[in-house]
Amino acid sequence: MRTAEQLRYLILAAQREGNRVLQALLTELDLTPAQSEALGLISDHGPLALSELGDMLVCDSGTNPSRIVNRLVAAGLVERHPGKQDRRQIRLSASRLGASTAERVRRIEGRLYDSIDAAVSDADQQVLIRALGRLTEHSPAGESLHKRLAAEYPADSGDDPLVAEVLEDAEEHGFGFDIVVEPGPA
Amino acid sequence: MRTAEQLRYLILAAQREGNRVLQALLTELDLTPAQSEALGLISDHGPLALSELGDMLVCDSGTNPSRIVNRLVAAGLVERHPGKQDRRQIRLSASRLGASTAERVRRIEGRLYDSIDAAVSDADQQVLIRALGRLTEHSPAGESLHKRLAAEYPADSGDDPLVAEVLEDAEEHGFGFDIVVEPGPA
DNA sequence: CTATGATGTATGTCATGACACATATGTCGC
DNA sequence: GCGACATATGTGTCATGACATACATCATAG
Repeated sequence: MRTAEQLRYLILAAQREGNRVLQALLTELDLTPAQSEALGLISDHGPLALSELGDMLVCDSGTNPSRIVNRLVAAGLVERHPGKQDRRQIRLSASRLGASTAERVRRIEGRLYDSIDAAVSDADQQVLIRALGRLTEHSPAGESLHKRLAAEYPADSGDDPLVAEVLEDAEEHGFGFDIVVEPGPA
Repeated sequence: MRTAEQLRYLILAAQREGNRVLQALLTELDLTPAQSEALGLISDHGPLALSELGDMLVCDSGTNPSRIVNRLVAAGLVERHPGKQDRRQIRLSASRLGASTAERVRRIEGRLYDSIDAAVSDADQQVLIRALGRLTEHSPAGESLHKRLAAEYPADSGDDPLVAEVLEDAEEHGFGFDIVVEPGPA
C-alpha cells in the first residue's frame, strides 16, 4: 500500500474516531459534534449571519447550516432575529441556556484535546499541523478554519504562530491537492 | 486555540477535502468514495462475506455495509452468492465489469495519492502515519485499516515497515484516545 | 430433539454532507 | 422605476454513518 494511501485512510480513521469519541461525550448534552461546533461559534463570535457561520464551520462547510441552526433554535440554545439593515439576513445569537451549554461543551472538548495531547507529542503535533495545513490550504474546509483563526486573533492573524508558520511554508512549496476539479464530459 | 483543537479541525478538514476531491474524480465512474473503497476490497480480496468486508472498511466501519453493497450489486459491479457452508453468509465477488471498474478506480486514486505526495514530504508523511496511527489504534476504524494491511501482507504483517513502526511506537507510549466511552446517566 | 443464545444480514431512523433548486431581498445599469 | 443579476436563506434529494431492531440461521447445553 502506498504511503499516501495509508495516510488517506489514517486521516479518515482519525476523523471518524475523534467524531465517535466526541459524540459519545456530548450525549449528556443531547448535542452532536456538528451542533456543538455551530453553537460554540455562535456563542463566541456573537450575532452571526448564517453565511458568516457557514464560512467558519469546518463541518458542513460550503453548504448551508440552516438545518443545524434549526435544531439549535428548536433546543432553545440559539435565537434567530431578522437582520435590520439587510432583511435577507438573519442574526444568530446564543440564548442564556445556549451560552451555558457552550461552556459545558468547551469543557467536554477539553477532555478530547487532553487525550490528543497524551497520544501525540507537541513536536509531532506541530508537524501534523504544518502538513495538514498544506493539504487543506485553498480548500473550503481549510479556508473555514483560517477564518476562525482570523476571528480569534482579530488584530493580526500573525498573532497565531501556527497560522503564520503554515502560510510561510505554503509560500515556499505551494500546497493543497493540486487536482483541478472539472465537470466530466458526461 | 489549543494546538490539539487546531489539529482536530485540520484532520476534519483534510478528510473532507480528500473526500471532496476523490468524489469529483469518481464522478466519471458514477461511484462515491465509500462505494469505491468497498469495490476495491471485494475486487482485491476475492469472495468476501459481508462481515469480512465490514471489518476491512474504514468508511462505514463498525456497522454493516449492506446498503453500500446493494448499490454495487445494482450497478452490476458486484455479485452476491449465498454461502454454501453457512447459509447466513453471502459471498461477494466482483463481476467482470466490477474488476475493470476497480482498475479504473485504482488509477484515479493514484492521482489523489500523487497530489498528496506533492503536498507533503516523505518524512512528514512518516510522522503523520506514526502520529495518526497512535490516535486511531484500538479504535474501530483503525482496526479496519490494520486488518487491510494484514490482508495485503498475509505472510507476515511485519512485511510492512510502517505498520511495524506504528506498533512498536505504540508499545512504548500507549495510544488512542484514552477516553472511556460510557453510557450517560440519562 | 429442543430451548437458548450467538452470529450474519437486512432494514428503520435520525443527523450529516453535498448538491441542486426555489424564494426573497439587495444592488446596479439603464 | 425597471430589469438583470447577485446574495442570503430555505428546502428537496440522495448517499453516508451511527445506532437500534428484526429475522434467519447456526451452535450448543440439556
